[in-house]
Amino acid sequence: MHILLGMALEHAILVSLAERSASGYDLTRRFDKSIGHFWKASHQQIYKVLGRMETAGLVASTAVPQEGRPDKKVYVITDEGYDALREWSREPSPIEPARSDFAVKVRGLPYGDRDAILADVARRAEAHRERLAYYRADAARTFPDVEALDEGQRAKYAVLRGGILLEESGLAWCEEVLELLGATPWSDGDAGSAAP
Amino acid sequence: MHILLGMALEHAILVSLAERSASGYDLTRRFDKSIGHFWKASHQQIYKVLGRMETAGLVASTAVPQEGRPDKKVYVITDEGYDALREWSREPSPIEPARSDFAVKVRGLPYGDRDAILADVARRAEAHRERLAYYRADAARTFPDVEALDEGQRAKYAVLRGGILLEESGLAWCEEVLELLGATPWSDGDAGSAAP
DNA sequence: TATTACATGTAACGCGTTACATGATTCG
DNA sequence: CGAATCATGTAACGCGTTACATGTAATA
Repeated sequence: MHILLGMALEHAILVSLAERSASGYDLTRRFDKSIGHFWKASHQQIYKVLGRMETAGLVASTAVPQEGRPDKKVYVITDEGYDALREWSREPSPIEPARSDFAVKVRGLPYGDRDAILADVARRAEAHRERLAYYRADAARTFPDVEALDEGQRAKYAVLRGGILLEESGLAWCEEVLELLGATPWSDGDAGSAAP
Repeated sequence: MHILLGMALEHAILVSLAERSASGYDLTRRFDKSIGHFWKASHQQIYKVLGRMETAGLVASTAVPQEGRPDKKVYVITDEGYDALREWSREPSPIEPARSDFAVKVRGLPYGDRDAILADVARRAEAHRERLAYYRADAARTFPDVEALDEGQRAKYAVLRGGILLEESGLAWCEEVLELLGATPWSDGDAGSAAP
């Protein structure tokens, strides 16, 4: 009946709506926060996909008038939506091919501006440190006692741990790149951007 | 003159051609191997982009007749191509937004087929182990003495290290997910797929 | 007075995937 | 005799980005 193709965003939306019904705007904010840590989506795209999903019967909407604020369309996941989620969960996820613009740039170091590239590496290291701090604080605040969590909470925690591990390895890589390729211009005097 | 937009694949091709001139077919094989570890591209796409790049003057081609085999078009990077590479290297790389279908699936565990998802995690762990073994062997074979490498070799080694760190963190994550969410059905008897 | 938060969209375009298309040679 | 390697493309389509479009209410 309903054919599920790649349609990556659809599943993220279905999971999010399964957790709690929401408007397109609400989803947009969620995709800037918790879910957005491992899946980005713009509001334009979300509205477009929500429309398509409603046509397909995976979600249903109700117009909700509000005072002093624009009306909102609240979306709910349907039984068909739940079915689609369950079916999707049974298919093995294709392993995402690596796509790192940044790795290309590091490899291209001999053909580029050495200092600029290394400064970029340092900048990225800083970004990794910031996100790490944010994730760790989030983990400590939201999941203080991991043993006491139910399955749903554990699933969320597991994803957060994935983010932490990813940032850690990203940071470790940046540091290794600087060690391997950097003449460490900041170790003896002039420090331009980061890394004390 | 030449406007550089996103055009991610172009840079990967320029770096590859800077290392050594090649035909579209050669590039396709490279994108299945070394470069392909951090940037995937199909031959269809490569031929298309090569055509566009030649029009833009970033690369130039020569038809090379061969015996017993089809003719090939060998592409060389031009001075303009080198300029474009250097300019690109000066722009800070945008930090790639995380996009993990798999993380969505883990988060959606409560709404999906628990056993199927956990089997999928185990399958991915195995895939990580395989790639890790491959990368490590490659590192040991190709870069036996890291101290002795020149800059170009070090850049390649740095990228390979990135792959290794990424696989390690991916594997560690899978193992954590299984610990957190798995009832470890293979720890006491029936072992279906992997993880002894 | 200006910007942020709330709220929902359309249009154009580009990158990447999948399917389709062709044809010679070599190896099992 | 069929499959893999060598070699180069075209066409259709989908997902995602960027720019454009509109309007109210609260806050600084």
